[in-house]
Amino acid sequence: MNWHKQGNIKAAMEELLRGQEQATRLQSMVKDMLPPENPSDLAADLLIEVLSSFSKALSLLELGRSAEANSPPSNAGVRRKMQSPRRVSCRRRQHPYTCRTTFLKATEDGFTWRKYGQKNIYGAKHSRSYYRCIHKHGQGCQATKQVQRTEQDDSTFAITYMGEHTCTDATKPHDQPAPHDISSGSNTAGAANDLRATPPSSDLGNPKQECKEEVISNKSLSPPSSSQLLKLPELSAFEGSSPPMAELMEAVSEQYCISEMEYDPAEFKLEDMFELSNDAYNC
DNA sequence: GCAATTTGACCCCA
DNA sequence: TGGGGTCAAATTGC
Repeated sequence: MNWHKQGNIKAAMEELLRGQEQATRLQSMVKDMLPPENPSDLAADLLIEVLSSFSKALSLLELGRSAEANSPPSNAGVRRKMQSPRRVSCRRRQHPYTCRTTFLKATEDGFTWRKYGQKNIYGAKHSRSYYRCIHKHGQGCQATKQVQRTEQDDSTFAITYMGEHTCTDATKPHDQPAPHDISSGSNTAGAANDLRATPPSSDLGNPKQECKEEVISNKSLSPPSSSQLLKLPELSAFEGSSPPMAELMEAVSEQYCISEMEYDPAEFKLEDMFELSNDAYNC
């Protein structure tokens, strides 16, 4: 394994995590600025795209690391086609429930779960645990979740929620915030640091399975640098806005810039990433 | 003794 | 055909 390459990937993933957190905060601020009667706005839509890009990049890096870490040693300079990747965090069996992946430092989310299985995942460093809501039988709650440690950080869990809680969990805190959902933009900076998470409240009748992915990092927001900023045309619309907004926009831009600088496409097998993307997000 | 967890087996599906 | 998801018996802990 090329430890130097792995180190670059890990550093890039950490930067992406920071960037996503900052973008999430920015999304919350944008939402607050929009008039309630017309919540749709180009900036808000763009932020959804930004967050989606962060999620996809992180997952692709995760897959890339997994494949790299588990590939047998090969001669230097010999390019080997990556093994066909398995889907990550998306159940294979068809059901109408939504699925949503979060990356958290803890698995606590305010609900009571019962573990019903654990599997060693092919090519994964850590096994995956399967939980269902403790009220599955009593109240017919169909919510389940899968928990797996991420490979780049053993203290971070990739938690995939499937289905939604239909139960009235007595242990659930009353002041539980709305689910952190990048598609709804309902989260706030406080919610981003809140480890509790709930499945989204929609799409039960939609037979097409959805996968949303979010990354919540507990790491603090680092001060943005004014150098090396990738100035996106759409983001320039925020110039002249309140200082926190401008600061966040710079921070988000920086994450994009770092992401580009950290990777040598030839080193990271960019074509493999595109191959992976077709499979990993076809859910 | 009960509840939660573990783990091997089975089923589903790409 | 094989990996992922689920089931259920066995095991463990309180």
